[in-house]
Amino acid sequence: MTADRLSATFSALADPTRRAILARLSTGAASVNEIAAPFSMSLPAISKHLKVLERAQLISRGKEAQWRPCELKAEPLQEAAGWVEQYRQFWEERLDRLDAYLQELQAKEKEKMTAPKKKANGRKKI
Amino acid sequence: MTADRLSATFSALADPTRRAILARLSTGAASVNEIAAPFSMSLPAISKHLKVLERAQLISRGKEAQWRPCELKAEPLQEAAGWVEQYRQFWEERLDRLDAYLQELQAKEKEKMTAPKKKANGRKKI
DNA sequence: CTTGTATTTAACCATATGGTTTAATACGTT
DNA sequence: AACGTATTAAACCATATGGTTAAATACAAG
Repeated sequence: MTADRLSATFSALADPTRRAILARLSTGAASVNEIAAPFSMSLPAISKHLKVLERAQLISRGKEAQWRPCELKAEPLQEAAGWVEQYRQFWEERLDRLDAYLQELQAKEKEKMTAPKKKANGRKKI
Repeated sequence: MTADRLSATFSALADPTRRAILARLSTGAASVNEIAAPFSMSLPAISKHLKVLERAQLISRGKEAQWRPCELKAEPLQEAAGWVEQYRQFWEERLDRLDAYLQELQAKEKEKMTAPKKKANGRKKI
């Protein structure tokens, strides 16, 4: 499946082991063994996680003798940040609208008390 | 598995259908049928996606007659934004360090030419 | 109380994910 | 050539994911 790049990015970030690997790499490039050291997990498991991160273009890999040093590549993270930012903005806006709505509600409190019954499809768009 | 909340958030965001649902909900609350309309997918499938979003606390659900209106809840997104932001900062920093490193490299160009052989474990921390 | 609408549950299926262990590969060193 | 180290590949397993269809549930209205 793995539709688009954004999906691949979020999917890669959904695993705590992989996020920890990225954190490690943010302090500098490292070999697979170095990366694997803190985890109580087999080397092949880490190797698979690295492959996921590489396919999501969150890391790039070099070739130095028998080592395949990994390096953080933050471009997809910026893309993800952009996506999320869009909703952060929405959220701020929404809080403003909620505030306005609550004030409107408070103003119409008395009128509401006299209404006989509430219609079922009257969902408020806050 | 679904370790922590951050994992749940990223995992929920990893699906394009779910991201589209969030986009729809950012324009206002909606019923399941309304949400499902644009997708060529069965209602139960949408229902499952909504459950995932709800468990990730990205939406909340009401109960109005036979409708279960969904509403966007952006808190986890802010958490995710925070996590990603950390790496955006790293990335800017890293670009600065790379810049500095390249200048240093350029300065030592001649000296490097006289070095006899490169040691294998001499990975630079850029 | 029956019908219609909205939604979820159940059962099922195919594929993906995350882990394991046991080879295989690649390379530097002796 | 043989050995040790670094890493990946293969085969396997359990569980998760994303979808389906058919049935169950919840509620409003006739």
